[in-house]
Amino acid sequence: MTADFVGIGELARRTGTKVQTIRYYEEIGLLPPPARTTGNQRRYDRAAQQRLAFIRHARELGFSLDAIRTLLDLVDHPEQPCERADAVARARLAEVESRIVRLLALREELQRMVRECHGGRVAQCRVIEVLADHGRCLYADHQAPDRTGVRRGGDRQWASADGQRSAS
Amino acid sequence: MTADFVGIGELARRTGTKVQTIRYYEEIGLLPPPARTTGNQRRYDRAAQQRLAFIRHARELGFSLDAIRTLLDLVDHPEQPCERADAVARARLAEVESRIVRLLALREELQRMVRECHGGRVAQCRVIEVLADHGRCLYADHQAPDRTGVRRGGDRQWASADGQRSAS
DNA sequence: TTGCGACCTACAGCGACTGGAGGTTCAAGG
DNA sequence: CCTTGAACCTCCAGTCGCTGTAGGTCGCAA
Repeated sequence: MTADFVGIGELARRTGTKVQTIRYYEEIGLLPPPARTTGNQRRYDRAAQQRLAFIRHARELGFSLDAIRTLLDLVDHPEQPCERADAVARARLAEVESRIVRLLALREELQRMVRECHGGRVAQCRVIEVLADHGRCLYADHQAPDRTGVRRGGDRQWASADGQRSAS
Repeated sequence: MTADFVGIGELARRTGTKVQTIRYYEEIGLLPPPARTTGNQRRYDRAAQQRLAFIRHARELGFSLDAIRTLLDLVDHPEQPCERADAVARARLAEVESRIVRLLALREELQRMVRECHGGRVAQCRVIEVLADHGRCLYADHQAPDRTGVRRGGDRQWASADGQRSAS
């Protein structure tokens, strides 16, 4: 039987959150300030545990803390219509879909880079050439706004003058 | 005919970078310090323009600045074998592939949320229920390490006590 | 009572920028 | 030649979502 009032460490273990993260959520108002022992240590009840589980789950699904704040407001006022929760989820879905499209194109590009590198010198390395030249890129999502003055040859004469820059 | 020595603003426009970002890249040593006018303003040559284009392209493909630093070192020393560039690209590819897998699962989850929200009250909203309960989640990547003491019903009694928390 | 791990607050730092304040320079028009 | 205003300069603070550290306190078992 697990106790219902637990310390922050136990809560962290149960929800897979770091202790500092829990305190951080409290600080920014996502978690209400919990009860304290006489020695000023936090004690969390089951409601807090479930609220934190909600937050972690939403975070893992990629919701921003701001979106989660909106969602938690809705949780706290369950008589409203759920359009806002729906809107938050839909926005997130759109975001995820566009990321998937971008990542698929990116994967193509990287696969091509790796496929074409035949283990020679850097001077012939396609990885670097592809990165150097927008024109060879399959990934259409990031066209340079103005390509004027940018040659599309395989030259890499634009490395820094001495070839020895090691600003660290 | 575009001039070959341009100010930072023109460079920004040509590469789709913000002016501050260019200065930041210089500060952290990704771009070498450019020539200056007598009045201390930066003037960039074509090499700098191409180097910045390389950086931006790599960033858009999701490389970290650290990975880009490695790549630029290779660009500056083209006599080495290209194994390191290849390794950077391969690592990135693996990363992208795992992100795609995660995002596809996540999309499923969000689509299900949205599909099941029938525009009622928040009290019946599936978006919130799914977020509240790990057990209903298809997205296997984030199993809670310990579900003891977490009921799996549709109850949402764990909202904060007063229902009025508006810490902002 | 002692010991030690869990806890407390406060603050600094990460990556990769972005924005603003407050001052200087450049280039075009009059 | 002088004025104007956009572009530039440096320095610094803030963003997001944490994470880590320092230096001190508490809880609990032996």
